[in-house]
Amino acid sequence: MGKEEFERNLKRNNFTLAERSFFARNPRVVAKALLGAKLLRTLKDGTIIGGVIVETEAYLAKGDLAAHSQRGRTAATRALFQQAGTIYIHSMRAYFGMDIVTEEPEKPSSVLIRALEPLEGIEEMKQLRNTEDLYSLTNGPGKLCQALCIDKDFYGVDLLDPLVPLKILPISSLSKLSMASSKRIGVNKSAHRNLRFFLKHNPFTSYFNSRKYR
DNA sequence: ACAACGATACCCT
DNA sequence: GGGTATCGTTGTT
Repeated sequence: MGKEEFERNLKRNNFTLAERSFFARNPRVVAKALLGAKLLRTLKDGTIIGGVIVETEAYLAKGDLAAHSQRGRTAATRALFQQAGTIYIHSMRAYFGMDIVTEEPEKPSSVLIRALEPLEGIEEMKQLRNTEDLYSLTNGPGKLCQALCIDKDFYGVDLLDPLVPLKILPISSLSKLSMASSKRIGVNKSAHRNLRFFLKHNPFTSYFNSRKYR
């Protein structure tokens, strides 16, 4: 789907952009509902890049020691306390990670987008990632932010603001058979919880070749 | 000033 | 498929 088709579809309303109520639910529910949805980024020149979400993680408002909101409201975490659909960016040393805030304001839960299956603007993403390998374009939270030019500029912005060049197009339903869950990756606190959700057998998920996270 | 933190690239087998 | 060097920000002291 190129830019023209995208704009045409938008006008015809051939697909529905995510609305706030989609995100204003429990992060577990949202994390599962996001599997199969499209995450699309419009670059400055109008090019649309992105892909299908194939892996997410839920971070809970309460009792989740791995959640950044556990530190309370600070300059870095304030976005987590905003309304559902707010983008929360955190830095992981050289890379960024992107969460979408869930539930109601002041209840700091979120869903981390961990991996995409590349779909639109693959050549552009290869350049942005400086690799020719399709399978390592967006199979990790830092990689997908790099591939989609998502950085601190998106911190605290509302994903549902039509002016924001980042959109999510949810799908109506997805076979539960294709979903799987596991422990979250790289999480040591509250590590026992199965809060990672992904599409089974999808080679664009992170750690696809690792037995550990099946 | 310092400790704590995870993801990635790269190279090895 | 595993080990390791490398990267920056945050919050606390």
